[in-house]
Amino acid sequence: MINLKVKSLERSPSLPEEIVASLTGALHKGELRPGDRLPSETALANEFGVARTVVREAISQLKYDGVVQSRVGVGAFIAQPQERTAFRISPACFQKRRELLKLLRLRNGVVIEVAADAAVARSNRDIVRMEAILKQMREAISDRERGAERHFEAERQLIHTIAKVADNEHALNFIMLIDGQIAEKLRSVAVKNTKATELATVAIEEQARLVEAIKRGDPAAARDKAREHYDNAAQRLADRADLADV
Amino acid sequence: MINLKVKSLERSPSLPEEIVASLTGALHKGELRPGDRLPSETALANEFGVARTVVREAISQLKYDGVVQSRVGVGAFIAQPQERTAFRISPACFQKRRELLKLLRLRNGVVIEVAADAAVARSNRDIVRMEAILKQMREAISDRERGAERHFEAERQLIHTIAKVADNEHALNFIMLIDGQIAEKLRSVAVKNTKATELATVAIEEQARLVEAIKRGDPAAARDKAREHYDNAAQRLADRADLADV
DNA sequence: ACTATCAGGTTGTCAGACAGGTTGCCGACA
DNA sequence: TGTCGGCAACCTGTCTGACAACCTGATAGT
Repeated sequence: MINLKVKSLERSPSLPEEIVASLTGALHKGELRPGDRLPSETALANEFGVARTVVREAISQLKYDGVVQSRVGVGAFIAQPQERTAFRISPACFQKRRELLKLLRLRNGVVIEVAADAAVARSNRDIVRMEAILKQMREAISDRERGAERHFEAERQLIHTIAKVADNEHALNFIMLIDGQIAEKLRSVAVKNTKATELATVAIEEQARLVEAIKRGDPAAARDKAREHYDNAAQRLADRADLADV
Repeated sequence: MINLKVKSLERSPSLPEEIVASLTGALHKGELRPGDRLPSETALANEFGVARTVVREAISQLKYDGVVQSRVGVGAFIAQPQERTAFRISPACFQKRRELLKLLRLRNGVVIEVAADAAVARSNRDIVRMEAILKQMREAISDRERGAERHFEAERQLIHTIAKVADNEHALNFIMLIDGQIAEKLRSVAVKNTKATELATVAIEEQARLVEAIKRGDPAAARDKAREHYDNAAQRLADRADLADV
């Protein structure tokens, strides 16, 4: 009777997490608006039936994002939207096809910019590294077992390399955030794509053209090729049947 | 003796904030690496000379970002970079010219994408709204007193409108995050620009061309015009003398 | 009418406690 | 010697109560 944690993946949310979700939900539904004062910590503790320490942990998370600000002796208030200090995405967005496409549009905008920068800043060693990654992609095609996984990983490596070549750490962080969440979601659903290999071949050639443009040191071409590949890749991803239609 | 809170702006950081800063600093310097186990909460409390609740609030913030993960009975661990769930920027980045330019490149990549989307999704009412914002910009020029401020606000409005037209809430959030932080920094330094009005005139015409492209429903042109304006604006901002050179 | 004072509420921090969970050691047993 | 069971130590998550610093609004006194 080996249950090997099918259940443990859907980990039970902690108490502070639930309170954060409740508060952000109220904020999103408009029940809580910028400038409003939150109930006092003791009041919230009573309302949720938890200790004040739990409420404090929840509020401290919201403060960390600049969603609420608190003043000693007065209370905690919902901050103005422009006061936010972090960008974060609800995991639910990665399930809905429309939302996923919008997120990918964001990501691709960033990727395209750094691709152009990379075309300016690239060194010979960078080119060697990128071409090695392309080679890994090509090899992954013939791996019937873990080919998709290896290809996915190589794509990730290529973007990371491009961002590093462009010397833009923030872009790398941003791209990794979105890619990480997408990968998380893809892992949790069945990863089956009948036309995988032929799509992969197309994708690799697109990326090869991108690397070529970077190698030539042509920012405009790099932009074009990056747009071509990553917009296509976004569409291919969104076309997958395992995403909910909304 | 009216001191009107010159000091209170540089608010003293709270204890949990300091611990977060210390831990993220250690992470950034490589003293703490993904997979490492953090000292236990009591150990950290002793080390920092604070109560465990303070340490817990700090760690709860890091958990919220997916920077650390904790397991009952075991401890707290530094998560893998791809496990992050939030994008956040150190305020220091907005002071250094190089970093600021990189952040603006990010932002502009996103803006350019949504501008193209807006050119597809725009309605007549959207156009009216955008042209009204352009008009406000032109009027702001003759306001010698608060002209710069009004112009800045109108620019912000235009971007927000474009993002809303493109129906991309995430892009709006992302742009607002970066703009908000930049505005925060600009407010704290002297805002003086001798050539302000002539630069503003140029900027307004750039944006007018962008709105025109959106009005025509031409995504490619919208992209070009958006790139032209926002790249120029980034350069103009970075040219300001009140930024540290690094 | 104006001002000084004060009581009550609120956040920030501290100290201690306990439940539930995990790890690793250590001894019993085969 | 090798294996297994149990136990002690430790860790996180939560709860409780307390106190200092602070702000607000009412109250009382002038």
